[in-house]
Amino acid sequence: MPDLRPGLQHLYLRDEDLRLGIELLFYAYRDFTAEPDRMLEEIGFGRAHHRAIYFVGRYPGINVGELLAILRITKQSLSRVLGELVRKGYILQRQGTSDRRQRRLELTEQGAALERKLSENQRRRIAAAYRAAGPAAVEGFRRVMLGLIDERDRRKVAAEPAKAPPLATPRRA
Amino acid sequence: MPDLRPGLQHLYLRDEDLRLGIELLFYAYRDFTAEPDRMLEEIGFGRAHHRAIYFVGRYPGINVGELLAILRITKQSLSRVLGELVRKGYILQRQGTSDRRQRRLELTEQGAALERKLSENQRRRIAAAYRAAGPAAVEGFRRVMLGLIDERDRRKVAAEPAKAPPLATPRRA
DNA sequence: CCGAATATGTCAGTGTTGTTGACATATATG
DNA sequence: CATATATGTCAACAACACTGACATATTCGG
Repeated sequence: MPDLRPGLQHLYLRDEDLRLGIELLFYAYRDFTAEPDRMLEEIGFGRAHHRAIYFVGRYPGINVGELLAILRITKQSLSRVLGELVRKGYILQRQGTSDRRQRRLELTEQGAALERKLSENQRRRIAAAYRAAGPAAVEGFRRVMLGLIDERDRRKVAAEPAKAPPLATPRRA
Repeated sequence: MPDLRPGLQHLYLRDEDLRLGIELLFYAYRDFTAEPDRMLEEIGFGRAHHRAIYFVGRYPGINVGELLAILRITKQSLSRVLGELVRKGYILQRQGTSDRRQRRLELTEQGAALERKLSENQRRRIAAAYRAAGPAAVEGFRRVMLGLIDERDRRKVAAEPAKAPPLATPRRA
């Protein structure tokens, strides 16, 4: 059922255009994760460890609830992975200062090193794709990808890290 | 280690640009798969079933080896999922004509209906993102995404379905 | 201050999806 | 005919998700 809301832009979208979008996401994600997965396997970790390490590195001092909101998994799932990372010395937990129920997470030096190693591969792949496609394509890529993300997360993802206040918890009713 | 091959395009890539690329892929894939996953759960299937149904619908008559090459999983993993789909009447297997060792796969009417239902959600999401971003952005999106895919699969993904000879012997015109 | 809500953690059980390794059958091919 | 290929199957295992129940510490509102 083609969603042809006539008030909006009319961009003629063939079924093949949409199908290609689906497949691009499948193949790109498949290949984007393959190499880090292989590295992780060598040290007995999996993709879930990578995600946790990545986002703790991205938002130092993030608390557990915020990390759960990003990953969209249950606390029991995260707990297993996070516990392992803490026990093996990749992540530190410190009690929050303003709210002492919170555990603020950060990478140890070892954790930061692993994060760099894993992400380096992905950065290289992205850099190569960006260079091959050119700056205008990169801008288009961003616009489309943002449009694929749930509306409630778009702002957060698009925000520059400097501008992004580390996810401060606006506690509401 | 910034991959600054000086002979290529120089597109100034900040660390944030690459980081954003990583995150766009994570968030977009997370949200792109969430709704189909919920639907699949209701009928006792998972994402792996979706993938199999999708690609069998995409390449009617595809054989097992070709499907394995796309999914990049082991035959034992595929076998479990495929067997279930066959037993429950979503996929048909027919012996190949030119090579009778092969099992050519296709969707039953029930399988095609499920495929449409699952993909409709993803098509809608892609269509919305494409419309919001505009045609130029869509072209950029494609270029970057293709660049992220392993070189050996780029041609196949980019090929129009009409132009794409269904991977092997086009038994079905 | 007290009770409710919140942030986090843990135990136990379950399901999907991936893996490896070994082995079986049918068919194709040189 | 011997070997390679396409597929299937059995068994064991691991990663990572889930639900449900319960525990503890802390914050917050009335």
